[in-house]
Amino acid sequence: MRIPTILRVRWPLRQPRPPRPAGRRRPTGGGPLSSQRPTLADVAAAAGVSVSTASLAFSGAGPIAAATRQRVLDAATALDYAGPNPLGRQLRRGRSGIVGVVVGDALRRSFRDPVSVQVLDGLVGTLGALDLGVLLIPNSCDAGAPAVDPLLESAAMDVAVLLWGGTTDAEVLGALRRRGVPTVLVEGSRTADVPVVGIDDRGGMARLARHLTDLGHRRISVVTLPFSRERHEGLVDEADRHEPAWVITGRRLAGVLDAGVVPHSVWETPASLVEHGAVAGRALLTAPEPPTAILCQSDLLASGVVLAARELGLRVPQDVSVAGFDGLDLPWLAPDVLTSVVQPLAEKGAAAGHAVEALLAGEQPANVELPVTLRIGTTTGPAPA
Amino acid sequence: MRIPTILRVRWPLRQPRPPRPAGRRRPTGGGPLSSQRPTLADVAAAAGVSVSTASLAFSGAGPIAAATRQRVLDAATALDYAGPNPLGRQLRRGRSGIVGVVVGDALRRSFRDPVSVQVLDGLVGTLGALDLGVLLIPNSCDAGAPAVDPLLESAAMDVAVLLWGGTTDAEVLGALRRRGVPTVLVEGSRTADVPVVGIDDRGGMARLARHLTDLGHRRISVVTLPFSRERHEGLVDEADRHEPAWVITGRRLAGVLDAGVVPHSVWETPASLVEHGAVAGRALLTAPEPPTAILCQSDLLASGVVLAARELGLRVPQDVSVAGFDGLDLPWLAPDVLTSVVQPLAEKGAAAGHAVEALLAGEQPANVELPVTLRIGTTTGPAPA
DNA sequence: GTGAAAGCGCTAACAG
DNA sequence: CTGTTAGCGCTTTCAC
Repeated sequence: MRIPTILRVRWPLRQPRPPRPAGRRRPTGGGPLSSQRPTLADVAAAAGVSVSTASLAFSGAGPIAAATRQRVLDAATALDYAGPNPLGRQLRRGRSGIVGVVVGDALRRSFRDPVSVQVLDGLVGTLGALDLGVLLIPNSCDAGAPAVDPLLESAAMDVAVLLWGGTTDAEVLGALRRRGVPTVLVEGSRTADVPVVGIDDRGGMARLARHLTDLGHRRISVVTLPFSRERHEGLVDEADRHEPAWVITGRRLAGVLDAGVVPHSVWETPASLVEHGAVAGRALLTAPEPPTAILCQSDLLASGVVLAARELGLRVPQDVSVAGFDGLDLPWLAPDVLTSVVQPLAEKGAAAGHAVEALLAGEQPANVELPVTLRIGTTTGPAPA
Repeated sequence: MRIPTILRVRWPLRQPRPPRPAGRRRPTGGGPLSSQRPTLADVAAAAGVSVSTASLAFSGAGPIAAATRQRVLDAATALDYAGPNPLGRQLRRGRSGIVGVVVGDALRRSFRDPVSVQVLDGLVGTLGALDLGVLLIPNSCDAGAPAVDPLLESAAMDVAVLLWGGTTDAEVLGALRRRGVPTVLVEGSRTADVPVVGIDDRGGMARLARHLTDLGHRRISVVTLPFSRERHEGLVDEADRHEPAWVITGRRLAGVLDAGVVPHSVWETPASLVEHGAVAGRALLTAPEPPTAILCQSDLLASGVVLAARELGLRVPQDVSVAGFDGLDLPWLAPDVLTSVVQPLAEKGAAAGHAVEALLAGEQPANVELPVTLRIGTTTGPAPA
């Protein structure tokens, strides 16, 4: 008999049952009389089969007569059994089906950046097809952040993906290794002994820089992503330009140098956000000897610079050229299209997903470096005479 | 003796051990000789205490002598034991420590919207403090979407939070109820018998509409969020304006009517994105008899309308007033500030988090309706003569 | 094709 | 304060 929903506990939390009356389970026959949810054993009993057979009926992983299977499924419906308890399954299988995704910054900041979002989207899509769930693990990269997140230490996960690693890799990777959780790094240091998925930052930036020198620019300033957890905002002294703690920042800066460009000035931002780009733009363009071109390490920063330029009454690209990195669609810049290095964001997430798959299969995935392409938009032009 | 890392399997996946040689565990003493990770029993044995004592040493949930505790911890370090296996703990406790967050749309689309991101941020912050992790469950709201996500059916979670429910609530809520997973709805229909966290959409929109009529506007058009999973883009016939499947759309539309405003025209967008707002703006402002004010159901849509107006050479607010809803910071509109209804996004997430907490404590949380405030910016002004 | 048995790794009574 | 005991709910050999 089906017990009317209204009579059952509204939201029965799955809690350990109180010790059973007398060693044995409740007498067979008769549905769940307590507010407890039924188990596979209950269903098996109701269907008159063994637990192992009932298990097969749900997993389909083994030979079972269609009729038996149906009998089990019917019993399940009658008992309001919604399928095997994932906790039992997970313990038995030794796998949680969970991939921990460490987002390298406060969510609020990370997800304001379409770059992270698109990568995450590609990742979730790939993992979803493998029946893997994504557990969000925030990991503040700010200075004075409170060590690693507790989730990292104790949440169930089969694999971890570290997004935008760079400055805090050491602690996070250490915790994961200690736990024996295989890890994929997205855009981290390639020297770590974990598989890394990344793009050709350096080559892309070099091509972009060359594009500007080809246009005759000689006074080129660079607006960078954060150098370190300190997240300074402002000009970077020549002495401090080497070896930013954040890997991407370093690689994209190196690309500029590869093209033979010695930056007119370098401006560090605390985060890849439009407003920080605007601040940078205002500062650089109102300096005594302003640059004729500004090379930004992200599109969001670049669009801030473009807005600042417009605000100052400067024409882009006639008075100043601006270029970014990422290849985002920036509707609010319309009708302008930002000159940028386009990186395949969703593919990056998908590649990370495939690395996860390989790790789960016990393989050691190779590092991946995805290619980037140069997109010449309307925001760069010949250097003003 | 500590076994050098290099000699151990690089990334030992936690897999069910092969059946032990002879009923008993491997002989006590001597570290883990196989590539298997040590268990609490191993640590207990090494420390010369019982498993339960060892458990206490880690959980701290019970009386234990400091010396014993230290001995256990030392043994753990020696064995490279990183703490209790979450899978075992979860099964035993009957709790996973996981909150499933169903994002009511493709991630890519959802997270391009700062609104979702800020709510999620508030939620994650609150749940993190409770030692709960967030499992992302994508739930495409598009027409012809592939039923409910498998994760919803079978992932381990103690509670679920449904973000932006509205059109697909029925299936999702049904699946969750069947599984006995308590659920919190953010911005869903208040008729569901689950706790709902929301804002005063309707009242806020009414105030905004009144602000416009006070300024003398009589031809007011409305740009709306999607009406249904079909996600049309274009004008909505008068006959079709009632009862959108999406609850928020309906409530915000009702607010306009509450203020006594009969929309000059209503334009439906497929998603809350700048580009859709721009499309709407172009269409409405180039129509034969354009509105003097455009009321948008989100700030992203409103900013698209502002951009379209500027593009058409119209001055905002002299030629046309534009208002939004959400109260976002939109740096690219600077120096303009959008007139908008400000909703407390992070608080909304936090409120959802508290509802989760209550549910886990076995309580039935009350519905929450957070207040909104009107922000008069620079994008609305007197109706043109 | 089906059933019996053996745990996965852990925690929480309860007894000492 | 510590040890004993009894499972949480499930999957997976292995016999039959």
